[in-house]
Amino acid sequence: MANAPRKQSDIVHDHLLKTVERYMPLTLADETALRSLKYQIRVLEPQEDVVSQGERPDVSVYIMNGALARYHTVANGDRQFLSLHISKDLPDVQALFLKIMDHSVCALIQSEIVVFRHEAILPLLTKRPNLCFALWRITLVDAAIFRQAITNNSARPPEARIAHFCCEIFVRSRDAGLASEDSCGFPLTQTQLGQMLGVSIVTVNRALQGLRSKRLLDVRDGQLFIKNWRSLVRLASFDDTYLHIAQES
Amino acid sequence: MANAPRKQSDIVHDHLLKTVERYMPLTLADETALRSLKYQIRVLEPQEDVVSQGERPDVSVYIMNGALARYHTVANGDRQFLSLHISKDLPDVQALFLKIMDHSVCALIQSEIVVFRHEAILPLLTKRPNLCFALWRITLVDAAIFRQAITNNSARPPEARIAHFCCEIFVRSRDAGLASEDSCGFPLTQTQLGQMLGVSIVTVNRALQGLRSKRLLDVRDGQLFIKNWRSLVRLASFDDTYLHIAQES
DNA sequence: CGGCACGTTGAAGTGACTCAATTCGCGTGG
DNA sequence: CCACGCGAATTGAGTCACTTCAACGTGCCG
Repeated sequence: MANAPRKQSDIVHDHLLKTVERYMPLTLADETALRSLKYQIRVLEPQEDVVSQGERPDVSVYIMNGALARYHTVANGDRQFLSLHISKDLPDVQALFLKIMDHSVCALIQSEIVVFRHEAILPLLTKRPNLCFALWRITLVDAAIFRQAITNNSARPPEARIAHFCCEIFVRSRDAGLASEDSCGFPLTQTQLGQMLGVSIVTVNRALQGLRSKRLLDVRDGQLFIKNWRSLVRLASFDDTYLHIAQES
Repeated sequence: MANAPRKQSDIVHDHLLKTVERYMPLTLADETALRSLKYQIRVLEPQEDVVSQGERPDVSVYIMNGALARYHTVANGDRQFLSLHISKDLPDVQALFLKIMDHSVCALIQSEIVVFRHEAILPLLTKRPNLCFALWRITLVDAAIFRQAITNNSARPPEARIAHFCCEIFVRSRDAGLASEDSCGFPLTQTQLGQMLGVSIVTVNRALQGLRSKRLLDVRDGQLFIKNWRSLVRLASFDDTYLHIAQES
């Protein structure tokens, strides 16, 4: 590879392309098309919404750096987090064909995102079916993750529930090239973890202590440390099939 | 309209078209393309799987008549139901781009389904972006329903949870033209309702009695009867936005 | 008539919740 | 430099809703 200087635009598109190709291989023509996409960069402060429940969505975002989460606001004003999105995720394709947001998306920590307008994306998809299929597939994998969340929050006791969630975050981080051998970022407070998994903060705290004392994992300073992957996976009955990660060949 | 006799094939396609157009308007060319789709009809007995976890999906199905459900099989062998699909639903587009099923789909009652092979669908979508978008949108609305299930199963007490689920089924049935003024089909036993909502059968039974005694709803003989929609909606904090049903104009 | 699936009921145990207080780390301002 | 406030994590205690276990009724079908 020549070390030619590249415009920032190229770098953003490089990252985006790599992400999309984690889901489906693209042709050169697809890549060229994707590279023509205009975008805007935004920096989000913690707690800042990207889009809010009730609004009409007109953009999709790519996370350069940081972490976003999707959430419902429930009757008493509390939040129910629905999914966590880390760097290199494209969380918001979900809303591409929806006229009104049924949930909000906010930043959990300071995040740098790339914003694409729907009206810029749609013509590309019309012309390039393969690109269309790739983005579609991203939303289908998201849906598989939603399904797993239903099962996790409905059928597993707190400790296994947290363990399962941590397994998912670790595997997804690794797939995105964001994890070390045995650790990855973990941008949730215990309170938020409770709002994600449908348990009280007290239960989260005690379950985490249980997992710590069993030497399965540790969470501190915004990092998740895996101590015993094998046992963790067993406790959580974690099976990464639902993440539909392409096999290395 | 002339009352000309029509082939069965036309009737199946008529229904399918109507369903797709509930999600997005189609052009005449799209309709023609969709009508060219070859299919097979299958009758499923209760409990019979259409596709099973671990298999490679190669078909999508349209429900002519009956009810299917998506489920995970969890560690102890129990089922966690993920979503319920009624007549006129196209539940299985979810798997169109997935190489392996992360869940199973079974019939809850005897059902008549139409089966389309993926290899027959994909060429159409390549040629007709608009049709592609329509099917994509179906999967996005499914995803919105999954999200709501996360919140429902994680953040609402049993009675409200059941109420919310019933509200959804009623509104979806009505949108599909399957409901009367105040009732619709309800193809779940109490046991299955528990497996759907993540509560024990005893709790389901007592919560249903509570809803009955408050004259909000009644469930019997596979039918759901709405007694007091207004109060039911309030108890469930039900807001149908997430179903993304097109507004009548 | 017997078997079976589904619904219903009672009773007991417990795990998760709420309430409440304490600790810790950190940044701010007196 | 220390007092203070704040968010987050931690701990203890009491309550109660949901679970499990178990029994029984009911309707349907072979």
